[in-house]
Amino acid sequence: MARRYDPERRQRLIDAAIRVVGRKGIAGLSHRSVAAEADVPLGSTTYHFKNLDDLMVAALRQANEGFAKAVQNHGGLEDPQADIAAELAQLTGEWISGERTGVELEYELYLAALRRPALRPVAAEWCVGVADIVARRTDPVTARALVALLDGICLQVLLTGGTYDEDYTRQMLQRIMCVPHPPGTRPAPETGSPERTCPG
Amino acid sequence: MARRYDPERRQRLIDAAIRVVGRKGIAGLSHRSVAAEADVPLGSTTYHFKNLDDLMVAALRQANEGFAKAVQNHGGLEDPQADIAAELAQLTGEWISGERTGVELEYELYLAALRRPALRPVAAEWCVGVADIVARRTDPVTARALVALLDGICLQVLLTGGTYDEDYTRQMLQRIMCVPHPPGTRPAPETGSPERTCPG
DNA sequence: TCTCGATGTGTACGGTCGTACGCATCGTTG
DNA sequence: CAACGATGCGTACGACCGTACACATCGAGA
Repeated sequence: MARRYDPERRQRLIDAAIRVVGRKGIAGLSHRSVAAEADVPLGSTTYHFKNLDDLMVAALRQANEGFAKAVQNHGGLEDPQADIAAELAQLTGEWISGERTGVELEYELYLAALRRPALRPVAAEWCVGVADIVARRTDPVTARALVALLDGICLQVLLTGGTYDEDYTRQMLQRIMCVPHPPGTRPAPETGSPERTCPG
Repeated sequence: MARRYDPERRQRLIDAAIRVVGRKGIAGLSHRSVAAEADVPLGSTTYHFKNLDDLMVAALRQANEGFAKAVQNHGGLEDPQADIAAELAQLTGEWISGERTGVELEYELYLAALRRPALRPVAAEWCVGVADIVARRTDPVTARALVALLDGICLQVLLTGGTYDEDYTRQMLQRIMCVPHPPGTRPAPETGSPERTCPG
């Protein structure tokens, strides 16, 4: 039977799943397609991942870790002197202008959580994870909005087939980081966010 | 054969498709499931819609029209005295707090465009359509950012299972509508957006 | 060494799917 | 009324899928 000793097969299956989703989309993900991509027999996939949701959770988690690592490596986000908006806009630009398949893959897995409850905790983790990182340089409320805006901009780029405009993104992010002063109102007082105004 | 004369069958199939997607998701959409939902024989669906993409395009277009109609009916967006941010936040709140299935359905069809090129023009139409409406009260650049932020906030709500906070949304929208004044810089001069500052 | 659980392999079953195709029926046009 | 295209209906085929299951093999501990 030529049994193969393969202690890292589980990891290879995850990698194969990511490649399959990147090439054919989630709709093309199946035990068989992953098995073929990883060059393992069908039964092996059902052993390591009892159902497809398990496999997708693992893939999404790995994709998230990859992104988180990219954020860490970027570094500028930790520098208190850096312009957060510019850093975020640049980081997003590098990510979205890299291999398009990777971006589509992450978004597809991310958005699949809408219908697959098993994926939602992982997607939520990513949301709050990135927001937490950003919040260290602003405040939780602002951070959430920054992440939301970035999400929306990425979606617009992907859906309309347009190009990513780093300057535009930076400017819009900066707008969110400036707290307006409606007459007689304190900005977002319920969260204890520090009061800030636009620079200059 | 008890043939049924049914001149509005095509429309009924679209309605059935929308119900199916709302209940089982896009993954559950098939000629057969739609036929069963609409109570028509299988062959009828393949006649009116040669492939599933055609059917999804029709469904997404109809969903978009429904949303556009809701926007029109809201009215406040046309009132030059109204607070646009508040109007948008309220409108979104009504939409997202309504029947959850409807929201998930629209987003699922909307996001399916990532992988299905046939859907992308329709999704793009919706993007620029809403942005155009909003742009009549601000400027194109700001409008795009407002729509992106709303998209991102809706996604966060749907993915994390959280609740929609109308006040929070309004405040963040207002931030975007305020143009920051970095030292020695003019706000978004390349698009001819009117110069505005935060009120008060 | 023996045993047993973990891991790997091959195959088979029942189900759903997209699509094609032949035929039936209707409305319309000549 | 005859013909013809549009529309409706039923069925069948080949493909893919998830899952289950029996068996083979390995590693580690008793």
